[in-house]
Amino acid sequence: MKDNNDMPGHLARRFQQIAVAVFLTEVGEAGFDLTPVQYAALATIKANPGLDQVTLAGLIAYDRTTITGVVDRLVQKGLAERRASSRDRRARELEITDAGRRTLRKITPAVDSAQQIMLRGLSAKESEELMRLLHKAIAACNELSRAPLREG
Amino acid sequence: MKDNNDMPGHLARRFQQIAVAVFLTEVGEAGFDLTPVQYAALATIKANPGLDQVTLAGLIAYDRTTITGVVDRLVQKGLAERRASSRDRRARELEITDAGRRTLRKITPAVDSAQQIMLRGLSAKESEELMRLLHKAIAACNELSRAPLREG
DNA sequence: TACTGATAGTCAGCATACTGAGCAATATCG
DNA sequence: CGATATTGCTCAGTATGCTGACTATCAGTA
Repeated sequence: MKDNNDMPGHLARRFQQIAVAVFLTEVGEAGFDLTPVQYAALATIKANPGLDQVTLAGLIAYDRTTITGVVDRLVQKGLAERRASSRDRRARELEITDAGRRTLRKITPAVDSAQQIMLRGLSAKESEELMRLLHKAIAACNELSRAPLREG
Repeated sequence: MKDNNDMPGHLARRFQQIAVAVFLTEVGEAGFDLTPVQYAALATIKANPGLDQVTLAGLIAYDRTTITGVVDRLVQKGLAERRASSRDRRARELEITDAGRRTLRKITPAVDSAQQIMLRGLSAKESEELMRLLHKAIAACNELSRAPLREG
């Protein structure tokens, strides 16, 4: 029988599990309390001031029901603001706060370090190839999850 | 600024997200109600009759606090049994049931199909290379998560 | 303008994953 | 043998992710 550990789905789960653990360790040791998901959301809000939650979700491939809680926690930590949109009363405009900007700036070394650690078993060439293959596989399946990537 | 979508951690999350969605779709369309996590646990119980929960968790790199709920659901669905161990009264011996064996046998085509779909963007060579690189990266970080792989 | 459909957001419920704590039982060592 | 450490398991709490349902609002059209 085929071993679980030879199935791409199982490897995907395990790599993600390690990626999260490494991220939390590095960021935690740097003195910050931010999850990978919260980090990606905050960085995307900073890069797209005033965007609404659905757009934010699309840019990082989160489900719209997940983004609510993530933004809740960013707001609660004082890193982002959620305002009613003037043009569309259904939508919420998101903005990063000064504290959020400060956090992003200071947290960068820990985030970079985490990305390196999770690839420490691979050479530079292999790392690049892994990223390329993941990108390609993901692109071909983008529409198969409820939360596909929606680029600007 | 570096795009989130160029960070290995983000790609890991997205690939896992797609892998789960594809698995659930294929298995669901085949008429089964089993998650990827439950499938891996059930297959491992079948391959290692009478194993305890900690060993099971180690074989598939699950956290010990997660395995409790997973086994709960397998037992509740009638696919596995949880018995007190005679040798160690702390431990629970796990066994697959006949229904579990039947389910595993019938679900295999859907599981295989899911593994193929999530790699549909890659050639056979590329798929193999992706698996190799994931394996290598994971092996080098095995101890960095709370739930490392513990082989027999 | 009234109807219809689509969209933004939220909520309840379920299934992973983790932290940290705790209980019961076993193993080990002085 | 008895104190101590370790181990197997569970639980409470928190954070993703998802399904499906719901409200409020907007857009397009008859």
